[in-house]
Amino acid sequence: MKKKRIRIKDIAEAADVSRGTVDRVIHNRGKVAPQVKAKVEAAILSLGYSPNIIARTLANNKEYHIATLIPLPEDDIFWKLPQIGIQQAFEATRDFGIHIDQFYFKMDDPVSFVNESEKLVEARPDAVLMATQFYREAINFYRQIEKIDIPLVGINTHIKELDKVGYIGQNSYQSGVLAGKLFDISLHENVDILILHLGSSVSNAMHIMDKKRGLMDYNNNHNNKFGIINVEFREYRDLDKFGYFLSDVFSRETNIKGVFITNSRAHYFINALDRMGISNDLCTVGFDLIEKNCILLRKGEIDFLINQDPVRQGNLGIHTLVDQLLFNRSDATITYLPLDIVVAENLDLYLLSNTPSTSEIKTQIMAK
Amino acid sequence: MKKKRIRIKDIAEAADVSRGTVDRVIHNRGKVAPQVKAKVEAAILSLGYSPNIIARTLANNKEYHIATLIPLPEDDIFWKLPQIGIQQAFEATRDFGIHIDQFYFKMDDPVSFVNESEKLVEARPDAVLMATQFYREAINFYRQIEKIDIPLVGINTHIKELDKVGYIGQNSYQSGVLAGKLFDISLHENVDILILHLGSSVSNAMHIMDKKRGLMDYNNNHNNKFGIINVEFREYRDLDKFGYFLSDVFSRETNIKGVFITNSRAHYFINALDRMGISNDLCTVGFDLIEKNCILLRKGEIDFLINQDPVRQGNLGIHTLVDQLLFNRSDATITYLPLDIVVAENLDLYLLSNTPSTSEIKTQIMAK
DNA sequence: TAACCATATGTGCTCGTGCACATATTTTGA
DNA sequence: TCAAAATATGTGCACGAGCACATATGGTTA
Repeated sequence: MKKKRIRIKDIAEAADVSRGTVDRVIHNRGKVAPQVKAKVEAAILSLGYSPNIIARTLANNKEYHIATLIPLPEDDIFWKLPQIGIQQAFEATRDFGIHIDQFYFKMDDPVSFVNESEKLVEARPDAVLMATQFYREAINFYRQIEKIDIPLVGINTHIKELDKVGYIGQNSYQSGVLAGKLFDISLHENVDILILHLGSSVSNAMHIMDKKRGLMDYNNNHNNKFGIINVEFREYRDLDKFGYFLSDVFSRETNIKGVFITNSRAHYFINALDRMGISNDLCTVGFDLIEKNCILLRKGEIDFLINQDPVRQGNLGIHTLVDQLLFNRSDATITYLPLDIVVAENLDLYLLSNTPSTSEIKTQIMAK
Repeated sequence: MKKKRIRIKDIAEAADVSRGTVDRVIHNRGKVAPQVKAKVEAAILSLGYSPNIIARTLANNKEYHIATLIPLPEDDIFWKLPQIGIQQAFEATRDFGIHIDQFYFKMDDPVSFVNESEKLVEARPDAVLMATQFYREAINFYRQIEKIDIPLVGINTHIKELDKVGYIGQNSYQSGVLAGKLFDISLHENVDILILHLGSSVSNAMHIMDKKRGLMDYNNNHNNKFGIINVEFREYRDLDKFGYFLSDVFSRETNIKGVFITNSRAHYFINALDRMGISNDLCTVGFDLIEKNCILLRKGEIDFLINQDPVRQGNLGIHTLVDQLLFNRSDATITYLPLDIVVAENLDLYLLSNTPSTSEIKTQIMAK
């Protein structure tokens, strides 16, 4: 009834050799006579051996250092979220000898990214988790990592050119398509939708462009139901300037009924509208469950937030690297997380579910 | 720079006692002089000791049996999904000595539930995961489990009376509210919404009633924008009968523009409509990403599916129990998973993300 | 003061693997 | 035919914690 877990020792006995020989076969260390090797392999197969990861980890007693390179959480609250996921993953993998060394750069400053990335390389980590919108700089950084031949996983922003890099995050194009669907549900025909890119380095940020393409493709595939107006604005933090800019846009374009803010800064838009006293009868679609957005979603000032689960991105990113370090599983390619449609009525459930079960965290390390 | 992980041996040296004494203090086994105990406790605190779960698990070398009691996956495809999550959790926790013994009952047959639950009790498991819609029978079963004093976690259906039982699943009431919101977005005022309960044992199933209440409350809080028509039908599998039933309903109620199917059987509804040649210009809201629903969502026959992530329910359920067995963490209370709004445009991403990273699975076991 | 008991403290083995080193067996060359 | 070299195989310890058992210490009593 109770079938015992097969150990190396069991294999050794079955194949009538010593533990050492079995060990050599398992790890392909050579120095085993061909017929003995065959015998051992047969025993492994017939008894159904799979290594006990607990014992293996204990015996290995290795320390691994994973370096992370993400924007300063102080610069933009959004980046606190992956940070939480990274922290969770750290707690979970601590017993497996995983250490996490964090490097932060200023999110609007490519030079700071380059500086920090150099510090990171000097620290000689065993793996790297990176999140950046700087396209060229990211590719340069990857070249360096490639030289020292350690695994790299990117989150949040998909740098398509780097095929061999793992990516965990959202499908930006598809999130644009989804935004199109949301406007389609909420608005009548023949109104205009404003696509609003807030922030610098927009043109160096591929994923922002992908979102735009997604929305426009959706519109094309639905008989160009909407007019699309595309606009960029850098100084969004200056509510006065931003407000004047907006009242200018809305006075010229009087048919705007939907607004698509392509990053997590929808709350700046709402605040600027508010300050100018422009009435908000718009359908607003933004991104990310940062606090200021959530408040406005509850109030009904924002209609939809598309969630890319940044907590999970950070968490999964670390776990993917741990997989590679501990189990040499090198299938780290592209993982798109779901695009959650968040409205006032399901918001709280998303916010609460960021605390995974202890055991859920811990087990993520081992399965073969 | 490199701070080594503190071991029992380190504490022992710091407090100038033996490993055994430290062990006794940690596990409160007594037989330690008070002043020595204080000294050891001080050392533990100042050095910041936390046990190495890897080593602990290996040394304990215990086997735990978790029994599951869920409806037969063959009876209703929906139940294949928690099954996947349970299986994933099993792979993940196998090395921690966790075994899973599964018991299945016929989902429409309370007697079969009782029979299987008796078999389960005879198997003397160390913990139980249960999913059932049978209210009375569930409470009875719980009484038995209470006697043998092992942890029990329920998934999918929240039996509110059993406070001490862990629950992981959806907030049914809130899912009704959310459905209200979806109709609100999609439909004009003054149309009717049909709430359709398909299947037997509806009145013995609390959570179905909660969904209805949620929708009706939403409507009340929004000036009773919609008319609500509430209907049950048992023989939904018989497409002819079901079709006639529907054409009767729709000929009497000609203002129905929205249909809310309160469980995972929306596809039966669409098929019955189709068979009767009733045109589908309805806004349809259903539950769960089972294959037949997904196909209809893609085709546009179903507008929204609310997802309660049953895979994750099964997965988390097992992990919660493992937490308790391995770490005596008894904070297993109520965990509501997010309510995902799924449309054709984000469906695939939900379907793909059911494969968690290996490491993510494995680590879920340990964090203290 | 020896004998005894109770309590306090220390030691050694175990879990399953990995790896270094020790030992056994076969092959090679003069 | 025997030693040296090359290869094959076996053994012992370590990883960190848990637990059983061995030993030490202090106190009580005859």
